[in-house]
Amino acid sequence: MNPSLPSPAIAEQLTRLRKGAVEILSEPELAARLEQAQRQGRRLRVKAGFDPTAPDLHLGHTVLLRKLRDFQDLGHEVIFLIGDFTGLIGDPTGRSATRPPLTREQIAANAETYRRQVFKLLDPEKTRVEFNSAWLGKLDAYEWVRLCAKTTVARMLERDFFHQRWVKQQPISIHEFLYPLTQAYDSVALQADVELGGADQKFNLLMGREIQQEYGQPPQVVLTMPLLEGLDGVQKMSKSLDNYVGIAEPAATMFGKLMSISDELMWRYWLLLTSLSEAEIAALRDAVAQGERHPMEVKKDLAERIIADFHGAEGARAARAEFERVVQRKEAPDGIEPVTLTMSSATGKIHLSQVIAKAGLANSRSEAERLIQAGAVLKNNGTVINISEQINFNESINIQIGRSGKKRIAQITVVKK
RNA sequence: GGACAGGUGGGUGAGUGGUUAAUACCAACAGACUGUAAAUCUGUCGCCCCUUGGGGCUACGGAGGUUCGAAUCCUCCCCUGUCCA
Repeated sequence: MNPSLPSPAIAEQLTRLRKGAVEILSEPELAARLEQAQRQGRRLRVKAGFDPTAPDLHLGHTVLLRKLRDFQDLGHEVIFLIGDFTGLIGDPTGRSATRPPLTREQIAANAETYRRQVFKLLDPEKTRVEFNSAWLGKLDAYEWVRLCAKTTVARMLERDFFHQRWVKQQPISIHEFLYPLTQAYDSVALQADVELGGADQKFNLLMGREIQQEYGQPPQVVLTMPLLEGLDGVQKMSKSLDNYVGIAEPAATMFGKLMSISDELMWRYWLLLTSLSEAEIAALRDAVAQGERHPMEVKKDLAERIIADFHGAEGARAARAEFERVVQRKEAPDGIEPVTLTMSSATGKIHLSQVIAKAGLANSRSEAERLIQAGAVLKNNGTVINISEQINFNESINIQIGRSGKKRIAQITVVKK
């Protein structure tokens, strides 16, 4: 028996850890660490960093969290690192507005939000939350310079993100070079065995390996996960692109969003957002290809499964039932909050476009008028409303925006001011 | 410190005195089609007021100015990049 080969148990662990990953640098090193941990009865320290400015997590973030959970299930310790250091400084990079520094209170509040959301997937018993200001804030100027001396500008410019801006003659601030270094230093401070990150983080993660060695530590194993495509199936999931599913969103909303993804994208989600093994997913895919299963049904299973992680099995089942009833059978949803608006008018009547805007069903009256003219607005019994239609005071009306696709529905009564 | 180039609507990017609420593309929204898919086709895409056809206001880095009229010309300022020191 060759001692350099992973033992069967380790091989099994690797299969699980490899699922969905883009890269493991390097896999033999990971195998060695797993084996060593097993032998010494020690938990590996698995680090992942998170931005303190955006505490609202979406499914894209959960790809990484799930992988962290895999490590926990294998007995290891996760270090959930909140990168508050840069947040405390404020980031003048990019965008139009300079980001103002966050206060300690804001960061604490964001951290709390994280905690609430993150422990739906992570095991609190095996998670340590850390803030990098704890050690970065204590570095003095000498140590900073020493840290900077451990890498070069050319090395920094290798990073695609910097390289492109360099070539396109776009601004790069000096402090941006500090981010990879601080992130690397975090690994030193934590003596990380493994660091996880998105594929876009590869450079920073590798920097961690180099800097750790400079400080006399064994280099961490790097594991990158893909950036999850958003609902559009092309760009990465992000809040600013509005192609995301937030994990704190109501189950019904999540269900609707998940059902709108393409059939092709669905397989990515199966891979990255569920605990099914690659073999199981392949079997499912086969069944669809053979026509044994309808893709829509498989997609509903997917949505229900994902949602169960955040709303429980019962909540997910209810969301599915609601979807089937409201969307597929086009029955009225329950729980429409009746809205009462207070408005004034000289004539005693109000144009519906005005009501729609006021009720928040459209962003402005102009937009409401456009929607009406597009034939997208229905009233009570499902008839299309007309641009000149008005409503009387104290009259109640049902307004539905959108016929196929997403709908916005409200029951409105207007009261005279 | 000097020379040059540039800053336009959510994004890219035309326009260089009036026909420009501003070409085009992307995104977004709506309609048709559907499995609330995807793809495709069509329409819309600053705000407000009267309403199925109009009216007003605000907008092209910022502030002034020239003009009947400016995103377009002039002055000053701010920001970004390139080259020189």
